[in-house]
Amino acid sequence: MTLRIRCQNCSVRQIAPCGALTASTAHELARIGYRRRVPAGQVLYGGVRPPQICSILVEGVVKLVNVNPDGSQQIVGLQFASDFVGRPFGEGATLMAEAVTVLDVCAFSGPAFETLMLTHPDLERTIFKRTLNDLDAAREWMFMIARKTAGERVASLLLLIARKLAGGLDEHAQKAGLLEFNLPLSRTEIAECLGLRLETVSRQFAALKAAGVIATGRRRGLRVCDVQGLTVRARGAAVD
Amino acid sequence: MTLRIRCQNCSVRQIAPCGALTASTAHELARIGYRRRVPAGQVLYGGVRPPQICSILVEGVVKLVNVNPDGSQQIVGLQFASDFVGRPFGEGATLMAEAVTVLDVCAFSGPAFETLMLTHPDLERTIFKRTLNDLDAAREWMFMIARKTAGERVASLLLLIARKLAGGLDEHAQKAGLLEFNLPLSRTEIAECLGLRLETVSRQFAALKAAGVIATGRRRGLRVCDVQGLTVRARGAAVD
DNA sequence: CGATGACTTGACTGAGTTCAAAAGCTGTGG
DNA sequence: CCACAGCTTTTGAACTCAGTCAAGTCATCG
Repeated sequence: MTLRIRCQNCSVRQIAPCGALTASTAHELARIGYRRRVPAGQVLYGGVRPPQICSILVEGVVKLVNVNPDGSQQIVGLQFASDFVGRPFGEGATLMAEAVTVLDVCAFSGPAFETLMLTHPDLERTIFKRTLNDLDAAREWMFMIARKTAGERVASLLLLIARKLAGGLDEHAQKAGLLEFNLPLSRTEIAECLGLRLETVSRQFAALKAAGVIATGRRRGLRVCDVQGLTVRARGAAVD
Repeated sequence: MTLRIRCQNCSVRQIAPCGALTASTAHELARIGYRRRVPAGQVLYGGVRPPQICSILVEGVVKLVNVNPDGSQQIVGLQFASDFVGRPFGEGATLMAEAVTVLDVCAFSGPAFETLMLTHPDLERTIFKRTLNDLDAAREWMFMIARKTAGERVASLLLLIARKLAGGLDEHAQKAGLLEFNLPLSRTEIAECLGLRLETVSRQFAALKAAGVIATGRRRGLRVCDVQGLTVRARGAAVD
């Protein structure tokens, strides 16, 4: 189930937090964690589970969810391969992190991770910077939800997922057909991301298909046929 | 214009970041900054101004704004007395921080502040924790914008501002009439916070007044007459 | 006093929700 | 292989909340 962390041939080492550490810190970090496979739907942290867990995502997608008293959910963030998933010092945290797909993670106990940060400033600095970027991303996202139309929101989310899953939208990736991938999220989850209803999301997908911007396939398969078109639709309204 | 920082009788020392520092770090910090008065409307950081500034807010309200190519704005965060305002390591930051009211701040040059964090881990840790809290707050806010009705949003924002300005909603504060204060934000700014139009905000104010929950006065004066009622309206829909 | 800007109010419109039903998938078991 | 159950997704029609446009009122200040 759990294995020792072996960094030598890790697929995300260069871009994950570990890549920014000194060799000795990286070694210490590898010593206190384990490589695990996590089934889809499992809660990584939050909810009623007190012992906090910090993870570095090697493969898969995680959603950060705000669950309400009335049962409705709001997805307030998505994490992809190489992202750090956790809430250090998270006594009063109200969020929940849940695996959307099967995951590969390097998992660390929260307290152990926090202790290591105390003695290894480069680790703390790295996670700190990631947190600042997450904060920027959250605010960017917030703006999107507040001000864009349903169509713009769906296009924006597809673009974001495509960028993360297909490794950037450069010319080569496009030509190599990398813009064909399986959507990790259900319609309901997409709606929960965007502050919409699933019917609305479905209608927007239909519109994008009708416009020839995307095509859908089996098992949530998605092909972005017209990146330019999707980008324009994500940006929204009148951009002269 | 600028004065040396004198912490002895600082009104926010206990709750501001400085209160969590060792005496020596606090002293170092005081040495590299200046106490300033900032007029309403001035931009603290962001926009075209390259030399980043970090501040600790002693008095006043700051808004974090996302400005769009098309000119529309979205307020993605508010900062109050004792909050830290700044974006360390903020090369690509797209945000702007602007004084909503007249401010009293302790201001530090970004680079100097970053350097001090390198040599004083307690400072870095403190700001790190604040950032984590800001991230939680941003996500909470995001949820609010995504899922609540106009009425619920306005009530939520009023409650948030009342809590910050009137120092918590405890029984004593209520009885002492502390729930009477001047709204720092214009209708337009409130709308920009909530992803609404100013007309909608105005109508919601009218509804709250009609229900006897709030009363408005001169110069953006606001009295919360029924905290309970406001709380219920902020929570939203059917909570059995 | 009139002028400027902030706020309020009204009538109409439309994007997105809601409710309802139908159509597609996926997997199981005969 | 088909039939079925349990899903997710699509589509339709009616409704509603907030946006839009347009006056009108209220403050503040020279």
